[in-house]
Amino acid sequence: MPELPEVEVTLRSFAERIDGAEVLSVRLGAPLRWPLGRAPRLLTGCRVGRASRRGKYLWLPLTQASRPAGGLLMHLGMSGSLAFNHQAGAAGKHDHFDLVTSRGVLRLTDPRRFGAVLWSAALDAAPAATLLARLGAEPFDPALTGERFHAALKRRRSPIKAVLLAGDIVVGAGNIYACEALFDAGIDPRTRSDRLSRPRAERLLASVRATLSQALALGGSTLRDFRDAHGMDGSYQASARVYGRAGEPCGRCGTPVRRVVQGQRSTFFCPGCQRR
DNA sequence: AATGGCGCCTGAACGC
DNA sequence: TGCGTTCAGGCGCCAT
Repeated sequence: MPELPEVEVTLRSFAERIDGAEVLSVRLGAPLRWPLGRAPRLLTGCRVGRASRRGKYLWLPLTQASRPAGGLLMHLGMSGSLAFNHQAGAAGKHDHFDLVTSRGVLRLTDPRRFGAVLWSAALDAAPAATLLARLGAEPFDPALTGERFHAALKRRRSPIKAVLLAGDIVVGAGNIYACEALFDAGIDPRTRSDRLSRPRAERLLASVRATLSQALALGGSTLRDFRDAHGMDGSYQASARVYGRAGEPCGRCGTPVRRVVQGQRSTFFCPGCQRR
């Protein structure tokens, strides 16, 4: 489910309300991608700080008696979502983690269980640091210039779509937004990364940014069940130009949208508008 | 160092 | 209705 906009929408929907809450208890359901790595009882009595996002990971810092007490690194995987409510009803079969606090219950629901919640002593200590180390630049980081983006693309021979998805140059664009950004930039997803000219690389970076901001403004995409922590749907999916539209005429040129498979993932593009 | 493929897991949609 | 197949928003890990 969640690409950067969905994760950011989720973050914004609960960060302020949970800030300063006291952890009362933790409930674990079925195992997620990794074990929590900390006895749940050691989290009770901790205070939650200001949540943040890095790539598609969320970080929930904790303090114990005003001293840093590590934090929780969370990932929503393919099908995860977070809800923050005053009362969390009885846990369903896909509710795998409850952080019960003085301000409400933060609940991770994830049918496929590719998501994760793990404790780390700090954001810059293992295991959090190890996972975050491989991430590329934040898409809106001004330090990511067109020049740097182009230079990084030059070092890769894989198709540009795969390079965007890998997230080690720029994070945040998953399967939907990588397809949409490439459409916006007029670039064929099969183009070798190192073959993109500087102007086209700059255009692509602008398109990644525009696509992610538009999705953010629309509350993300709700394909199956994405909701923010208030239970709100996103609406971006209705404005997708190519994703999930194989066979439909392109809204710009009328050519039927094509679906190809790259790295075991579906790629959607318009053969008329997108060039190698 | 970069690359492509695998596997983790469940549920929905589809074809027969 | 039942059954098998395919597909799904991610990503760490492995061998090459």
